[in-house]
Amino acid sequence: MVTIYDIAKQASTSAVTVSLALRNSSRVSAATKQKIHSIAKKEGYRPNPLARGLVGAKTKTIAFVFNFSSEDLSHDLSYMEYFHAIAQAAAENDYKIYFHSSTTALPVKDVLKDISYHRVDGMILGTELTNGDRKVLIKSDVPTVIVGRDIQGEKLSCVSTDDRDGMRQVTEHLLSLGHKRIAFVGKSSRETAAARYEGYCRAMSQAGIPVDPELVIESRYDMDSGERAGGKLTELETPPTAIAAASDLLAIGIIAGLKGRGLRVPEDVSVTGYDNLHISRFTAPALTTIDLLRTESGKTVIDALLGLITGKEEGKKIRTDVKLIVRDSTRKIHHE
Amino acid sequence: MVTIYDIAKQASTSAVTVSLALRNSSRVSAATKQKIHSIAKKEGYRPNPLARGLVGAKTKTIAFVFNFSSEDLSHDLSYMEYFHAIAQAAAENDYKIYFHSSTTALPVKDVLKDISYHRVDGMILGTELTNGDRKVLIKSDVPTVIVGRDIQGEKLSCVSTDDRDGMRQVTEHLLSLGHKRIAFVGKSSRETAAARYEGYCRAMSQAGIPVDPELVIESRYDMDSGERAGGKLTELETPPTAIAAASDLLAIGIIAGLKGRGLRVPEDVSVTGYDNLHISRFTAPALTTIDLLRTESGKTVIDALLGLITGKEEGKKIRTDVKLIVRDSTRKIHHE
DNA sequence: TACACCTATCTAATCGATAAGATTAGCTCG
DNA sequence: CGAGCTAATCTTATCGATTAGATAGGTGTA
Repeated sequence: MVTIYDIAKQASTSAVTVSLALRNSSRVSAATKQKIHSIAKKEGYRPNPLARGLVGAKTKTIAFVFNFSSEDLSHDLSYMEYFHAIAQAAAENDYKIYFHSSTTALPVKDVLKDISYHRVDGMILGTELTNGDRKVLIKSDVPTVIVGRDIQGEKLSCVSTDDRDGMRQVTEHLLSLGHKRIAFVGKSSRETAAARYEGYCRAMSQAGIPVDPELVIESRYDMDSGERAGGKLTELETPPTAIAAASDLLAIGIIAGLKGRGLRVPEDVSVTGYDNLHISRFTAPALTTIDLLRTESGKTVIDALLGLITGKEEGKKIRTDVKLIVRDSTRKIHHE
Repeated sequence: MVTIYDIAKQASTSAVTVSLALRNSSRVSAATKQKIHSIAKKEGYRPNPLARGLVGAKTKTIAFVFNFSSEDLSHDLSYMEYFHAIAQAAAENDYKIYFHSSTTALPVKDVLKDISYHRVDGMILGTELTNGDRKVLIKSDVPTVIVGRDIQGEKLSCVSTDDRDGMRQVTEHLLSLGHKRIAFVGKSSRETAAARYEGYCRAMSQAGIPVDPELVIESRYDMDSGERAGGKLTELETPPTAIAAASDLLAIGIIAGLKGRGLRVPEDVSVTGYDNLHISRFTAPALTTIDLLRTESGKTVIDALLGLITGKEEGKKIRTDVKLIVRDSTRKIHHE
C-alpha cells in the first residue's frame, strides 16, 4: 500500500510537493517533478480516491443509475447494451463506475447523497424519473447526464437518440419499397415512444398518406404484446402490407404472430424493428431495424458528463444519430 | 450535508458516542442511544463511506467485475440477468455496488487496489481469470466470490450453477420422450461447457446409449454458430431426432438452421436450450430449457460474500440448483 | 471510609490526500 | 547593498469517521 508520504520520503520532499507534482502544477520545478514522477511510477503509486473525495477533490468515478425493470425487457436489453458502451467510454477516460440499481426506491436521492459525500463526480441517469426527481435535479448543480429523456437544467445534459428521425427513416424505407398501408405498433405515452410515433406520422404525411387509426396500435415493447398486435392486424378488413414496430422485441413478437396465422415475412408482410439489439441479426428473418449507434452515443454521454464535471461546458441537449439497417424482414410490396 | 458532529452537537455529546451509538455498541447507555438514533433519523444522517473507508472500516460496498465480451452474447446476456439478481440481493442487504467493466485489462489487479484503499469490502468476479489472477486471489485474503468458476482459497467462495445436473436433466427429459439419437451442440474447453457436456454424457450412458461422436459438435455459444451446427446435423446420414444445445442462443440459432432446411421444431426435431434467458419464453417455438434460478443464486452469492466479509464463514464451493422448464420446442419422438 | 471496579463518556491520534498560506532562497534593480 | 519580487517548497489545518486509551462518576465491599 503506497501512500503519498512514501513517495515524499523517497524523493526527500513533502507530501504537498508530491501532490502538486503529480497533478502537474507549475509551482513545482521541472527537475523535482521528473524525480517524483519516476518514483511514483516505480512504486505503482495511485492516489487514494477515498482520501481525495474526503477533501472534496475529484474521485474520477461516476454513478450510473439504471432501471432494471424486468417488465420491459426490450428497454432492459437496450440499456444493458448501452451500459456496456458507456462503461467502455468511461474506462477510456480513466473513469470508474459506481453502479446504482434502481430496483431500490429513490435512486436519485441516493446518488445525490453519494455526490455530497464526493463519492462520485457526476452521474448518468437511465431511469424513469418522478416529478420530484426532476425538480431536485434541476435545482441541484450536480453534473448529470440523462439518457433517453429531456429535462432543462444548468448542470444537466440530455443525450438521446434521435427517435423521430429513426422512425422516419424506417417508414420512408417501407414507403420506398412501395408500401402504403403501413401499420405502427408501439404507441404509448412514453417519451421515446411518442417521438417514434411522431416520426412515423411525419413520414406518412410527407408521402401524402393519411394515418389510418386502425393501423396504429398502442402497446408495450415486449414480444408478447407484439404477438397479439400482429394477430390483431391480420384480422383487419384490409390488413397492412408492412408493419413498423417501435422495438425489435415487438417486431420479433409480431413476426411470430403473423407466422402463427400462416403469413410469411417478408413475402406477405414486411416488418421492421427498432433498437438493433444484438440478437436481431439472428432472428428469422433477420430484422430490418434502426441501429442506435450505442458506441458513439456512449462516448457522447461520457464526453458531455466530463464537460460538465470539469466545468468546461454547460448543460445541453444532444440527439445522437441513428442508422437504418436493412436486412431480410422487409421487401418490395407484392402486387397480385 | 449532515455529519456526525452535527448529530453530536444536537445530542450534546461527542462524535465518538454518536459513532458508537449508531453502531449499537454496548458501551453507550440505552437512553443516549435512543436520543442519538432519533436525532440521526430526523436529520437523515448517513455515515460518509469515504471517511469510514479511510480509517479502514467497512464501506458497505462491493465490487462487481463483469466481462462484457461482446463476442459471446449468450454469456453476456446471461450474466447481465445475473447481475440484476445480484444487484437486487445486495440492495436488500444495504450494500452498494461498485462496477468494474473488465473491458479494460487487468480488472482483478484494479479491484485489489480498490480493496487496499478500503473502497470496497469484497468482490464478486464474473470474468475469465488468467493464471496470474488465480494465484493472486488465492494468496490474498480478500473476501471474494467467484461466479461460474471453481478455485480453491481461504477467503474465496465459488458459486456456480449445477451445470452437469442441468444438462443431465435436459437429456433425461429428451430420453423420456423416446429420443435416442440426441445431439449435443456446444462442446468447448470452457469450464461450464465441459460440465454441461459431462451431464449429457452421463445421462446417455446411464440410459445405455453410447455417445456418437458424430452428434457432438464443438461450438461457441452464439446463434450464428448454432445455425451452422443445425445445418450440419441435418446433413448426417442418420440425423438426430433431438438436439440439446448448451445455451439458449445456440438453440435459437439451431432452430433457425433447421427451419432453413425445411425441418419443423418440434414436429421433426426436438431442440432444447440452456440458461432460460428472458427472451426464450418468446421464441417460436418457446424453448424448453434450464432455468438457472438466478434470483436464488444471486442471493446465495451475496450471502456467501457477506459471510466472508464478516468473517463468519470460510471459503466454500456452492453449486446452486437449476430447474428444467418444459415449453414447446420438445415433443415425443415421431415414429413413422 | 477507602479502595477497586465498572459504566458511560470524552480526548487525542489516525487514515491519505488537498488547500491556503507561510517561509526560504535566489535574483533584480535603484 | 538592501528592499522587493519570484520561484520552489514547506507547515498547518481540514475533510468525516474510527480506534485506543484516558477520565469522571457511581457502586459495592471490606
